[in-house]
Amino acid sequence: MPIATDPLSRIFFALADPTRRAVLERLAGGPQTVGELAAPFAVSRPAISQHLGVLEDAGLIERTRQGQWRSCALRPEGLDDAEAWVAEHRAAWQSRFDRLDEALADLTRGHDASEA
Amino acid sequence: MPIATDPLSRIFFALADPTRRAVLERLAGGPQTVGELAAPFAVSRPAISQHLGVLEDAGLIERTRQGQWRSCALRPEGLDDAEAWVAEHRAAWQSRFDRLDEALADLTRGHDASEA
DNA sequence: CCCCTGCGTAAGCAACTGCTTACATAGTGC
DNA sequence: GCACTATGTAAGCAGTTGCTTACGCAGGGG
Repeated sequence: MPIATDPLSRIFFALADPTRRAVLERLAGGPQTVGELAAPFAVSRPAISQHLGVLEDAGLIERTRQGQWRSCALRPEGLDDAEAWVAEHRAAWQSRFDRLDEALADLTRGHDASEA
Repeated sequence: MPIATDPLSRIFFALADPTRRAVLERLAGGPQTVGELAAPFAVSRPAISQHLGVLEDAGLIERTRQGQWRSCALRPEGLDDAEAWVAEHRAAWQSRFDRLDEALADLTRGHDASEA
């Protein structure tokens, strides 16, 4: 991905990494500091910090100073665009296939299914 | 992304590109050949072929031989995992703010096993 | 048979990712 | 002020992406 300028691309790109999704799932339990967040992962803190940068850039989380620590919290509406795109297209694809099924049913009623 | 072995990562990665999403949206109108698919894009046909490879690897499309041409068609269930993940987490994130009040109330009352 | 079309694939290249280790910066407490 | 903690940032490296051009292979038609 040559630097995604498109918000939707940034969101999907942020989600296309198991570590980043795991971070989001941990954050679903409540805000955490970067250190708490990084602890269970096998990678270094700077690596997590960079992942958080990607997630923040995608609008999926927010980082706010809290004294010496930095609290990371989910931004639920950050997922709205992604859900809208996926839901819309999945529904469209499926309805198309429903129509296709009907068309095929019509065709098979007219044609005979005598293939091998 | 160091070669995503995780299906969900492959799906999100495939969606994290405007060209690939545009291909999917074109395919929503019905199956097309690779040449038809590549025509409206500014990139070369091999580039589209590679994008199709990514989409196929993610399980989002299917390519089938049809004589001299290759028909590309959507695989609607390919989007199921992505929609499930996004919908589940978006709902969880949002309901979290609602449940937070109840959880706090429960805690202050003491743990009450009043769930079904 | 030969040639043309449609498409995938290999090679090569610039750009990006993701990780690491250093270092810089901000806040806390003595 | 000084040290310590928590975190972001820079530099460097291996691996991947995405594009290109060139080529290979299958199918259709003379």
